[in-house]
Amino acid sequence: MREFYTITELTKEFGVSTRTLRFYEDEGLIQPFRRGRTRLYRPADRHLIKQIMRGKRLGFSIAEIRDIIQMYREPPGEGGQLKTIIAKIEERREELRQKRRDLEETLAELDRAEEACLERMAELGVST
Amino acid sequence: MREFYTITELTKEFGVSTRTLRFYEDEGLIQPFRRGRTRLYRPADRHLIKQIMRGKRLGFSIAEIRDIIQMYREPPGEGGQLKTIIAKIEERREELRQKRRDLEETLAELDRAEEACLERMAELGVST
DNA sequence: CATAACCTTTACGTAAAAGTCAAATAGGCC
DNA sequence: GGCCTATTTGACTTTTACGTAAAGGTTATG
Repeated sequence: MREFYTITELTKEFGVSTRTLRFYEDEGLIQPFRRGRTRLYRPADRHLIKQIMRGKRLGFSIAEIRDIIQMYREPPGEGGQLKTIIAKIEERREELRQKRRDLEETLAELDRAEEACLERMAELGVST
Repeated sequence: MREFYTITELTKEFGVSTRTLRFYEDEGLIQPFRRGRTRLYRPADRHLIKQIMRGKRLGFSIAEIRDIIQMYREPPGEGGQLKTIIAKIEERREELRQKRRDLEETLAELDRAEEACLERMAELGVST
């Protein structure tokens, strides 16, 4: 576990541009610390980027990802706020469950499409 | 099962604007037939829209959705093409599996975040 | 010292996916 | 026929998520 990473190291690891990482910083998703003007990313920042990438692959917008990330942060002190956060977590969970249903249905349709292709190939006497 | 639907019926059902459905038509995703100039959507078109919405929720672009939709269409006659399609299906499947992993990991993190909230609330003596 | 290989900010550009608005037309009903 | 509402096309605008270029600071190496 490295103590920190430079911006280009992370761009290579995650397959994104430096522009992208700086953009996420502007958007308040990550806050690498600085040595002079140069950004240095700690393991925690790296993990955040991993979460951002996951969110992106799942089709969440930057704003939504920001929201999700906020929920991972240390829970604040006030009881009412905690309940609000839990409610938000439940909302996200429901969204993710919807995505899971979408995913399973899409996989099922792909299976059917493949079936149809294989059958058609058998009809044509094409070797698999 | 209705024989067809008007554009506004479908916008209400799917929670999108008429602009969106016309946009999808321009993009070649759907081809409702016309009575005069008016669009009429058949059950097959409706099902296509359902697939488009699923794709959108999963974060696919219009171009990707178009690709996926093409794969559902009747398999063409030529053997080489069928193999190409099957290869594409396998690609999409792998993408979807990645999304599923992302999904499960995100759900797990939400669970942990909720745990932390609940613990913190217990500490504070807040009633659940 | 100069060259390379990094890093920085600032600013403008762009593609995708619609939103919005206008003006024209069509269909249904009294 | 007249009116109302739904629908059409077309054009312009907006938002998101970056890309790209300009102009320059920093550090290591020969």
